[in-house]
Amino acid sequence: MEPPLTPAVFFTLFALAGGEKHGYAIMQETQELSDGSFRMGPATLYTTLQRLLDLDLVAEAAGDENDSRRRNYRLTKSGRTLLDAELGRVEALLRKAKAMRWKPAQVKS
Amino acid sequence: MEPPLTPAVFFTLFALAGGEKHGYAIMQETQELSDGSFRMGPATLYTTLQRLLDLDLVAEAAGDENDSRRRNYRLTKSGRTLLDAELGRVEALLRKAKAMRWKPAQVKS
DNA sequence: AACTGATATATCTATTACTGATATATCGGA
DNA sequence: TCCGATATATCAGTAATAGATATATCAGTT
Repeated sequence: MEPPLTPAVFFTLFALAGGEKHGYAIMQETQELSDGSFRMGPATLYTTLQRLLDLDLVAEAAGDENDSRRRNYRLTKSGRTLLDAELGRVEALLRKAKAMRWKPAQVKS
Repeated sequence: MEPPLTPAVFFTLFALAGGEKHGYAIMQETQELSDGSFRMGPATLYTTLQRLLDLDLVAEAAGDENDSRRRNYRLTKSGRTLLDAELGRVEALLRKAKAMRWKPAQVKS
């Protein structure tokens, strides 16, 4: 898989960049990270997650002792590398936007 | 249409932010803007363009006097607004990435 | 111990978005 | 006028996402 990533893939990886999480937490984190603008439902999340597992971009981690339902996931080395590449790509793009004198809209920090 | 935009939509709008262009030029510009990483074929471009026309995010501009094949397109006000929102979203996201101490990979400026 | 709402994972069907391939026509230069 | 690059267009197939629903578990009542 190569940049540019689709939103679902990007947010799944990005949510995991902050440390391992279970699926439901990824959904919530995604909403927060996007300031509520991107709501990923379970269908999209779990199919995306399965795809990322197949591609070895994400791996399953140890389960939660206090909650048997939870399955935890973490970024693999390849997953981290891909996310880094995507963030680098996006940063380069923003530089180009600014070079053409784009003024950012007001966005919550 | 709302952020986050898919790559095809984003690059089409972004390419037009620099001024009106015809379809083929959008394809080329997209490759340059992405440092070669994203190659949009004609099928994706023209169907995306049609969608953006239907949504009034892009409008057709005057044709090229020197080349009858060319159809020129420009951003509408809504298109510009949407692109601004997307760039703002991305900028906010990058700030969050940096806040979690992400180090950008080496990318051509 | 049954009840309740939130949490958590999973999957079905349908739709949307994208891709590769191919087709057709026009342009500019040798 | 021949040829390669430019330019638009669309078909058929695939991939990605969305909405809806299902099932089960948890934590806190009562």
